Amino acid sequence: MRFSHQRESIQSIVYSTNSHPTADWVFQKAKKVVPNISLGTVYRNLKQLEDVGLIKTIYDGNIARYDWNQAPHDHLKCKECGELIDIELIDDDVRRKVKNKYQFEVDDVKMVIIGTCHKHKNKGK
Amino acid sequence: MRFSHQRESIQSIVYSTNSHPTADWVFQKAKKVVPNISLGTVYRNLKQLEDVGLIKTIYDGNIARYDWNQAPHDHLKCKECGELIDIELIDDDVRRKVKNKYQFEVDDVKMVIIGTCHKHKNKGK
DNA sequence: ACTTAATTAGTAATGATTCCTATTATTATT
DNA sequence: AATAATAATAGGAATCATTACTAATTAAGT
Ligand SMILES: [Mn+2]
Ligand SMILES: [Mn+2]
Ligand SMILES: [Zn+2]
Ligand SMILES: [Zn+2]
Repeated sequence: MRFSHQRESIQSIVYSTNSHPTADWVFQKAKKVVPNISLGTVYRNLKQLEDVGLIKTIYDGNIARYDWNQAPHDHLKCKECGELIDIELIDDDVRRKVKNKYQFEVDDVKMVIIGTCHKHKNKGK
Repeated sequence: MRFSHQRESIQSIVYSTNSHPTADWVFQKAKKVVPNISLGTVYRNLKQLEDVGLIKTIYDGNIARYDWNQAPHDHLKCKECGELIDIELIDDDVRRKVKNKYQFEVDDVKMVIIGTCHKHKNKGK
């Protein structure tokens, strides 16, 4: 894989935010640096970056989001504002439990907490 | 919501399998009962059935799958054959932990275990 | 039977993502 | 620095899942 300005930009854009951006969000940002970059290039590079292990893909409903954070962690999906927020709570327990209870080969445990984030205090009730 | 043969069929098809079928799979089956049912009807009814709480939608990557099983449970996604298999391990712990640690309103915890199902014993190594 | 509105089939439209291809840019080699 | 080999790109077409639209049909209450 050889150097490209496009890929550099795309990577640094993903690394610049904690918002788990979509391909299109990255595309909009990237255009400010590489004006006539194409959406296909963004997708292709995001995939490459994932293949090399520089970013991770998170499927949020039916849309792909990208995460620079390689550390094993989970996410809170706020049903008020839709944001996807990092949380670390890692049950290494879970891994063990499944392994013991079902003899499955466990590679990863993906957890999404559906709830309401701190921005919406005193709403319901 | 009034009666329709289409909806009846669609519901019974979803209820007939543990495979977490896609809309298209349901569509293929449904055609055998209602030959000129349309895919749109399948989608519309799946959504209605979900609204009424008769089925649940699971997003598997970027494709929707449907589950008759209302009981809180999690899934194993087999990376060999792609199947989505029910598992019950429900950490009610998790719910408590998040609540205590972050003061989030937690509505649901969705967990997907990525791994290899029993059909692929003695594969790797 | 008559009326009303929900539901449908069929098809067009959408949105996200992937694929295709002629051109361009990077990198290694002279 | 020029040359060659080929990875990467822009732009657009194509695909896939899903939703929207609409005239015709149908369930259900009177
Ligand atoms: Mn994250
Ligand atoms: Mn299930
Ligand atoms: Zn929020
Ligand atoms: Zn399997």
